[in-house]
Amino acid sequence: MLTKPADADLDPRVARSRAKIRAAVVDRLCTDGYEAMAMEAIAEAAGVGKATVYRHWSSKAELTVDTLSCLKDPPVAPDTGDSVHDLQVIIRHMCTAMSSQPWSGLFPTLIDAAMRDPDLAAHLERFRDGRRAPIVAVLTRAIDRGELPADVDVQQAVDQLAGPVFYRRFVMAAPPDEAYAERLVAAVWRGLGGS
Amino acid sequence: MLTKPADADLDPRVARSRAKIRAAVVDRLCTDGYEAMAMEAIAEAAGVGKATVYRHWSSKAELTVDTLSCLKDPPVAPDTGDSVHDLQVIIRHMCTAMSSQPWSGLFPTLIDAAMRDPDLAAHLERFRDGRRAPIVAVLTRAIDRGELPADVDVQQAVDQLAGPVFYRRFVMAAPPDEAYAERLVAAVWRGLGGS
DNA sequence: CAACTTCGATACGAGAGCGTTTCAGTGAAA
DNA sequence: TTTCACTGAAACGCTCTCGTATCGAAGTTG
Repeated sequence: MLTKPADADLDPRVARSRAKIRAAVVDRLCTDGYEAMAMEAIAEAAGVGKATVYRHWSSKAELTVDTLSCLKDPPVAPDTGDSVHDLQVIIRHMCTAMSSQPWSGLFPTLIDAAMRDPDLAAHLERFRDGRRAPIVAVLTRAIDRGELPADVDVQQAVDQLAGPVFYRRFVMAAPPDEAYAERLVAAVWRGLGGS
Repeated sequence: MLTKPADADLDPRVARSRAKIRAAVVDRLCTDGYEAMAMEAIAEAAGVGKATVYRHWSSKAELTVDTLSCLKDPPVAPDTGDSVHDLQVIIRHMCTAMSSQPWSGLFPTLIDAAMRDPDLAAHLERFRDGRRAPIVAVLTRAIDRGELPADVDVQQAVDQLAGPVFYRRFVMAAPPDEAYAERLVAAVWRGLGGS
């Protein structure tokens, strides 16, 4: 269910409507894309009157941002003592998420829409940094332990791990699988000078 | 100028109109995105009547695909004998191209639109493979020379080189510069077991 | 139960883009 | 110079979406 903590205090009819509408937004966003997504289509997909949508959100942009803020399922940041293994867990999870709904359908249209909507861009930025954080944590830990050279550029290293996954999914239009993740992590680790 | 070889045989008024319209398509595509791009806006940006646009192309999709097919400036495939240097030339060029018009503005909306238009997807696929080819060539040559292990997955290696560039530009919304390209190539080369 | 809020449905006028048609003017070609 | 294909501009009817307003029905709260 796509709810916010604050929803619990509301009239259950309101909470129910909002949840249904948010789910419909994800659905239409994946299918139609942000630009082509119509408020009427959202209402219909939610089984809701159009007026009910406007009762709770004033615009498509606001509704979209609010909906996305309900999607952040926080990624785990494993610390098993084996840095390569930790990275593989994260990147394997990223491969799976990027290959399936909703992110598979959401990302291209959101990145495109963010080019023209600073609000959306800011939200996407926060989301993206949240997803990068566990990778940054593992890499930083590895440097502290001396498993990676101290002069490794952590941000670029994250790009090297996440970039190919995105590229394979959205430019190559092929889902990166777990084997892909494992070879990628191994190659990047070696490239960074990992021991 | 955005022309096709076949344009030369036509009435110069036709060739001129088509070139102006194609240029306008690139302009509006970058600014408005594919979905929001209106035929009326294309005509206006081209300084052309809307009827003239429909005289030469029957739909937005057809016009877009035709326009893109005029943009393929083929990348050079250097062979200086130094594989790392060859890769750096290619990736540096890719960084520059991705950070500036028209590709910077074009890519997000085209990738998104390709999710919903198989024609566009097929065209983008051809374009993308053309861009990957020089990298594949350099890597294959390096394997033949014994500079890279024979079991390197060339396609995945290309992902490792191109992926971070795309990711940095379109997900991080930051232009990858030449220093970025150089560090990237060095790290990937080492990761692949290059000598 | 009674008072109140939210609900889905429907209709509305306004505005935008569609793809087509018409028409007078201009530039190319013979 | 004459012919004619192509042009930009404008107006067309149509469809879609917008955001608002209104309705009786249904659900919530006290």
